[in-house]
Amino acid sequence: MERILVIEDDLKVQRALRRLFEPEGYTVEVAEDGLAGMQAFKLLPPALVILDLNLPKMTGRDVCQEIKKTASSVPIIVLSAASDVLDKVLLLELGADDYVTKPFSPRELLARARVALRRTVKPSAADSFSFDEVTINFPKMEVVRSGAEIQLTSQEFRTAKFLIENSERVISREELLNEVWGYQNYPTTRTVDNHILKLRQKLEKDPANPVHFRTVHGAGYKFVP
Amino acid sequence: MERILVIEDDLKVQRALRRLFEPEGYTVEVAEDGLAGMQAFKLLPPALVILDLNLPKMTGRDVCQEIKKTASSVPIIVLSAASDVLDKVLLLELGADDYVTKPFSPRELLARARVALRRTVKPSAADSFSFDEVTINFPKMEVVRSGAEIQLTSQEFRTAKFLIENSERVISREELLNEVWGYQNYPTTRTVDNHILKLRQKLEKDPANPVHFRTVHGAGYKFVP
DNA sequence: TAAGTTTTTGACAAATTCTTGACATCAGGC
DNA sequence: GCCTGATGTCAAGAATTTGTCAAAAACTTA
Repeated sequence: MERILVIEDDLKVQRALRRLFEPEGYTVEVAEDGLAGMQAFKLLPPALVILDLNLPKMTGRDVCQEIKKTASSVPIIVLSAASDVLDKVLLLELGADDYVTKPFSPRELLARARVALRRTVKPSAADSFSFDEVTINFPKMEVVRSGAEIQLTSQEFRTAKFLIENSERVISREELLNEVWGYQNYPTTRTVDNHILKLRQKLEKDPANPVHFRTVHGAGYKFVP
Repeated sequence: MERILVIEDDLKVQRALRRLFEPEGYTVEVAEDGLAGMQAFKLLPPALVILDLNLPKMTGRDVCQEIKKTASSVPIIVLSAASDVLDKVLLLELGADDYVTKPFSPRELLARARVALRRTVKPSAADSFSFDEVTINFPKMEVVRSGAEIQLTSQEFRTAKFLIENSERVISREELLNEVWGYQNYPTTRTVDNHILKLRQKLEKDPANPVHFRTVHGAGYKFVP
């Protein structure tokens, strides 16, 4: 079960967040001030941090910075009383992932939390991933199929990794280009097709009838374990 | 659908921004220079402006100031080359809401755009939706009916999604064409009928007597859960 | 620089989906 | 109840999307 750490001293808001997230299946932990928040975070990093800006003992800004130093991948959503432009820019620079001003709409916060959680990837749980006779080791960037090593190029590897990290979800070519290729060189969407083709040839039992790297006609591709 | 106005003369960046925002459901309009940008803005103010600082005909700084004079509520994100000497505070005083230096990470820009658009919050959507024996999973683009998977084409899927997101409300064929099909390709209203037909055949218990995908004679269709 | 590798592009065929128009049927106004 | 326009339904053709290959371009490495 995914844990959410709420760093917030206002009791009312604490309760509201509990009521919002617990029915959705999240475990909510609450810290009353910045110091306690950092301690709780270090003890066992949660999947998401919801952070109030005005805190006793340690300001939200410091907590944000500190957390991003420790484990940069954990997303942070900042709560603040007033929309202050300078704060917004600073916070995003400090590493906050999103920003919500109080009073917030519960549905909006929930939606933002989902987005933030979806962005974080979970290969931290396992260094490698297997399907059929194929085993992919992410840190080693190695792929073994039926005992023999298979060579993937770096782009193929990144493509496979992103699809696997987002298993089951339909990914458009555009999203793949954004996430795997990045901004500087922006090729055609056909490039994606070709990489999928290569992945199928190298990893699927029957490349002509792919089971794992599936096409969703008119939408994109999705990986099914 | 929310519209984003991009004022930017670099073709590469234009394409990148298009591919970044369009999959997220935004409509992207591009203006090549400052003057054209201001004209486009006045014609129909968008939900967000992404503004390059170095522009032909009218500098980004002037555009920024001008826009804020016209409609101060529309957020502006400024793009600037890394080499530019940039006084953040000055820029923010001119009315910009946020700034990003090139080359930017797509993810970061998207996150900042979301923050900027916060004021016009879209209703948050759940991952899945059920009625009768039918369950629709949106990110997976999967439909299961009585335990068996049902294949929807991408257009059918988008149509169903839009109707469900607007449950109970009567949607005209024109609105469906605008929202689901988009501006560029504009088929006959009969096309909508055909897609509704397919949805009924695939999702209704008795397609001849639809309970959920209802016709509102003379007005359009509406989804009833 | 040159050889080798990887990435990107474009062409074409194949697969799938979308659109259209014809005709049947239905709802609502008179 | 009849008439008119709106909707249901079907299937053929149009259009789009994807698979696949090979060559060009870009990048690496020696």
